[in-house]
Amino acid sequence: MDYQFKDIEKKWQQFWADHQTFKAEDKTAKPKYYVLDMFPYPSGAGLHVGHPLGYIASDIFARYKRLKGFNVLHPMGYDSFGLPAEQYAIQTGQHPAITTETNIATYRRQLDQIGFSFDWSREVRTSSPDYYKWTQWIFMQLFNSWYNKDADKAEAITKLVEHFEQNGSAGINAVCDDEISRFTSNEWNAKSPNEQQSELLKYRLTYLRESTVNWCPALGTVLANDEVKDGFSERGGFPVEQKKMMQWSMRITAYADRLLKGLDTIDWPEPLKEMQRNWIGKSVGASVRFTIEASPKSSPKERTLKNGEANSLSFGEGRGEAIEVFTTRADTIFGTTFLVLAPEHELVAPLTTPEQKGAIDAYIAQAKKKSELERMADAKTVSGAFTGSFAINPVSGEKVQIWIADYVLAGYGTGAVMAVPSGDQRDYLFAKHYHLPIIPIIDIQNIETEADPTKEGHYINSGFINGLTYKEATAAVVAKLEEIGAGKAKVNFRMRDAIFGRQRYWGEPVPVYFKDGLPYLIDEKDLPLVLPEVDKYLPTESGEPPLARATGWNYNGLPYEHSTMPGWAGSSWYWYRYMDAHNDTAFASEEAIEYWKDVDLYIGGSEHATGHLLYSRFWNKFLKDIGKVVEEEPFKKLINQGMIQGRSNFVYRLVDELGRGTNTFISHGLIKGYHTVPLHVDVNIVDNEILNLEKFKKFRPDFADAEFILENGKYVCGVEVEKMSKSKFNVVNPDDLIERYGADTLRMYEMFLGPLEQSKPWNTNGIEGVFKFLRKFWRMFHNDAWDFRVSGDEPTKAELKSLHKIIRKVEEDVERFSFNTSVSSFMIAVNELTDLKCNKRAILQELVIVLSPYAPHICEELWTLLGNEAGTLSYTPYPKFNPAYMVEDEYAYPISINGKTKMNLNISLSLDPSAIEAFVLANADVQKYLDHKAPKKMIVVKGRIVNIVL
RNA sequence: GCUCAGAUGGUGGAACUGGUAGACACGCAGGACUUAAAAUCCUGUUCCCGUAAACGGAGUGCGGGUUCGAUUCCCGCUCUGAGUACCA
Repeated sequence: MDYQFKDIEKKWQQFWADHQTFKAEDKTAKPKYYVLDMFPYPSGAGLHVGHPLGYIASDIFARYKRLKGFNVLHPMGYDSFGLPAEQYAIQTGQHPAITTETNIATYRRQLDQIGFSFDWSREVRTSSPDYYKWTQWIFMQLFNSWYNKDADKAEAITKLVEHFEQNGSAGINAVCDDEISRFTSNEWNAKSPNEQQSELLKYRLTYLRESTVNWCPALGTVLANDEVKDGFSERGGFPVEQKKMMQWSMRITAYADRLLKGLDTIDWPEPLKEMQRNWIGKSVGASVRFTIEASPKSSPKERTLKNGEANSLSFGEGRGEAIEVFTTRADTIFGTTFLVLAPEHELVAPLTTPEQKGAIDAYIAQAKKKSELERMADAKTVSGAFTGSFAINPVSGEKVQIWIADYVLAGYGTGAVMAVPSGDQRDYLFAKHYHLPIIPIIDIQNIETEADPTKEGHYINSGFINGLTYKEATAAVVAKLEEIGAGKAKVNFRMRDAIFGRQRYWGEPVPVYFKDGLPYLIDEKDLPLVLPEVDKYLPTESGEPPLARATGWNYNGLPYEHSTMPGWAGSSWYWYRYMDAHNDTAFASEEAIEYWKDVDLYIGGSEHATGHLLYSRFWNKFLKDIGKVVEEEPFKKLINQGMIQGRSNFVYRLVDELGRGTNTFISHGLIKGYHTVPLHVDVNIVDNEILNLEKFKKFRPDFADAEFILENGKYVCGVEVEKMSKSKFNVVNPDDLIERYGADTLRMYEMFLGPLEQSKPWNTNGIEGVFKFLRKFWRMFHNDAWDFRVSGDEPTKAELKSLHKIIRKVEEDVERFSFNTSVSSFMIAVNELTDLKCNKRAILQELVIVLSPYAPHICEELWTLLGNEAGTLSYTPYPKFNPAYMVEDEYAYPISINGKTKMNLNISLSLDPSAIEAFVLANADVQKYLDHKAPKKMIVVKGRIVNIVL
């Protein structure tokens, strides 16, 4: 039979499903290997050809590992809570669960036809109550925990309560809110339960607090920082504004240092680690308190610190008014010539003198009007206003002006900076613009035209640190600040606590009810707290989230939390559920976690760098702290597959004098000299940039009578690389390719396209080559009449060499995730063996095993035709490479003169360098090049090259 | 601006530790088979000089360097892509 890929693929997909071929064992003597893909959000559009790229790579790896004798866990599931299904529900009234169900069915059908070796018995869906029961359970554990800095781990809140009862707040070193109170054990015990609860909330790892959030009015919800791009929502592109709201937050900042340190222990792409490092944004410096000189007119109330300011000082207490700044260059403190506050800083109003009030109010009003985008675009223009007040430099005693300017961000550090114009370019420009003093503080500093942030040289104009070096000065200043109580060494993080509530319907309900305005967990036995039915998926008239619409939805008469969890909740632990997907007494059993431990290989896109991948590491560390999992890091090795971009084709429509489009289309090579407009044309009716004219006429009704100006009888289309999207007519659907070429061809072609990690535009042009390869491979097992025919003869040396070459090559390539090069090598092997007319079982049977991870269907079929027991190929041992077959006794040495290769000479590999040298020099052709001159030098590298230097 | 990644034929890409640059494929050109088409097979295909071949020259973004030898290592630059941004 000819290569009937449709029958073969259908047959084997059915076989694998029927026999649960890829079901992973939980108890086996084999070593475990966990290969994980980032599970998809099942969108209505289905898969395009870019989606399966990573899945194919991981599937090849998983299948390869099975051949190598590992017990492989290779699961798949759906991250099925999310905005699109809900938006669709708002528009149509269809329950998101139904939309989700339909989309999952589409995904499953598409995935199944690609022939993945997923263990579907472990499928998870984040929107299923059996699953989100455990997401809620983890939320409860976080609520019941606090972060003990002394132990550097999360501990039970009951332990904290015990401490309070016995010792009060003394001796507690926690990551907590800024405004905590100090109390003795007696004071604690005298507190009402409500007072105790509200105090504890300041310590819990998930907590409720009024905070400034990214509010997206169009979506009616808050968004996390990583869901906002340049002031617009990542999904939908709607404007986002800042708003104060009571919100659930996750105290991820408690783990900032561990998240940073852990990066050094995992095998992830360096750019990805770098992104996480930047996101965490650790800066080491000092916090410095500048006292305010003139007593302001109105006394500011007790200073409140910024959101997420986890461990700041509270110098203001009982010491008079002060402005606290954060600096990474405490050494430059003598160069401070003014202070700058963010316009939103709470001390701005009390500091503003009556004379300056007009200017300050005008500036604040103007700054408020600026959108995030304008403010960024405006980055180069200097603007600000003087408050009229002064502050005292704590080490120099110098009196400096206090200004406000929007180059200081309210959300970072303390929202105030000490301006050192000699060392900081922004301060420099500001000082120049407003004619403020600039004092050089380092002897080698050059501040003629710009600030010089050097750390070299010795200090001048700097009091007690004059003459010191950078290192000495920093230490001396920090020591002095601590001595006089005006500051201390401090580490600042850019990362904020993660907002954990969404005012949406289609997410996990938060397992919390309210009593006297305080949140309490529901009883664990009442989990899962199932999403209630609502009449509409919109906020209520009073602006409450959709869950407020649910009638009779309460906890023993007390109201539930109406926010739901954000999209990343369910994906922050899902890899553990696969280990034990049907457990209803734990998120996964201890034994399962002890056996599978962590993910050995995780493949997915780098777009999750600062979202999913960071939150997952955070939850994992927390689960480790409370003893529920065994590894500090969840994903040992991670590979980013590159993005598949779209490749759009264009036709060029001729435009008449009036600027109207005509019905004439000009081939790309001829458009110069004509007035044309480019139009996207469906890439599926273009083959190697040649437009199929008949299909084009049917593409759109108004093209039916299109006319063409052709080049060489063909219409050549233009090409551009863009995002793959329906509106650009550049979406290539895997279903169509599978229909034409089969899944094995698609799998191999996706790998053949280029290195996995590289982004590249999709181009179907080369797929024929892979298809031809598979047919050629099939033909090796058949005679001219398409009868299956293999010979039992002993293989020749050449045949064995080809085979063992590919055995070794695929091993090396798969281990370093270089799948594209193995596809080439398969082609070379099949070309060689075809040339040798090899149809020997001894060779072909091994070759089938080696190819099977890439093209599993055809290999299973041939394996069965070869007379092996059906369906067992997946667990057959990978052939053993035998170097003996690779041994050559001769090698064609390239002979180069001055590094330029001139010829090849066959020389026995047993000769040593001096013998080779003699042999080469004796050669007549070599002598011709030498032209009777003696070579200056000869380099002989055995088994590699001979170079003659003239 | 900063950080990271990258730049090789008409195209996708290969060359893993410095050792024959362009493997493998696409495309293109020519040919075989065929009434024809499809399928299949064969030959050629980096560029320049040259009638083809032989021979010769240039060549891995640009300019230098190290080396017997550089796509690979070092220095400087250009461009492309990604991330990030008044982060004090």
